[in-house]
Amino acid sequence: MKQGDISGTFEQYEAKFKALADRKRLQIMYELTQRGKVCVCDLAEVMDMAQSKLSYHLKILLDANLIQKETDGTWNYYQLNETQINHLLSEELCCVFRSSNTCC
Amino acid sequence: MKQGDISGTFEQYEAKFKALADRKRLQIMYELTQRGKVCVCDLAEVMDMAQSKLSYHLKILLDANLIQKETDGTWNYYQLNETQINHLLSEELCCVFRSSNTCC
DNA sequence: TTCCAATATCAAAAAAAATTGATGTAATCC
DNA sequence: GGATTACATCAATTTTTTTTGATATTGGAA
Repeated sequence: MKQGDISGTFEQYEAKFKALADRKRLQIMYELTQRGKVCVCDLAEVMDMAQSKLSYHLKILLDANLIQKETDGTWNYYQLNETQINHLLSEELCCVFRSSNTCC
Repeated sequence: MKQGDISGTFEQYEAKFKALADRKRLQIMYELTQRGKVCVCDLAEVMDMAQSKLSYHLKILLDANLIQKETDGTWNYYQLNETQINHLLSEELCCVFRSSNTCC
């Protein structure tokens, strides 16, 4: 990797790790792992979190490309972006954040 | 994994991802990857960073157990904690943060 | 000893991120 | 059409993190 490229790499990963650097967001990820595709209202209930707060955290994960959003009418469904997660995290960690894991 | 355990897991990873969630600290990790064992004064020069600031960031990485410290007289040497990093990050990412990588 | 170099730590200030409650928007139901 | 539901966004506040400059500590050199 060329020196000129590397600092852009740091910025890119900074955003992803920032998104992961919060226990609430990690729990959101975990719930998505367990439940697959979930709408915001269900997630708000599971997380016991105010709706605007949840939206805020979901946006951070979405902007980091760690989760994906799908709209159906009034409902917004979120799910993991497994490809990104697998590229970022170890297989061990994917035991926590990957539903179709083979490592444990 | 039992439900009772999982929230402690989130807190534990939160600390590690927080430590990685900063481009300066990612660059420190990268320099350690490239250089192996480095003393603070060399690192301060490479990073072009004030000494107290560097110490602050090194402490965060150290507390997260992502790097290790070794004292020799007045000098403190830091190096990656490769085991931890390999347990945390994907092999692809270890191309950036692991010197003895086999994946690229 | 005394001085200096290497590093950590501290307190204050600045910057960034999170929380809260309110408001906006769009789709659905009656 | 009007009410309602699901969700995003905004502005103000609070909390957390980072930066900065100063001071403290420790070990080696003169």
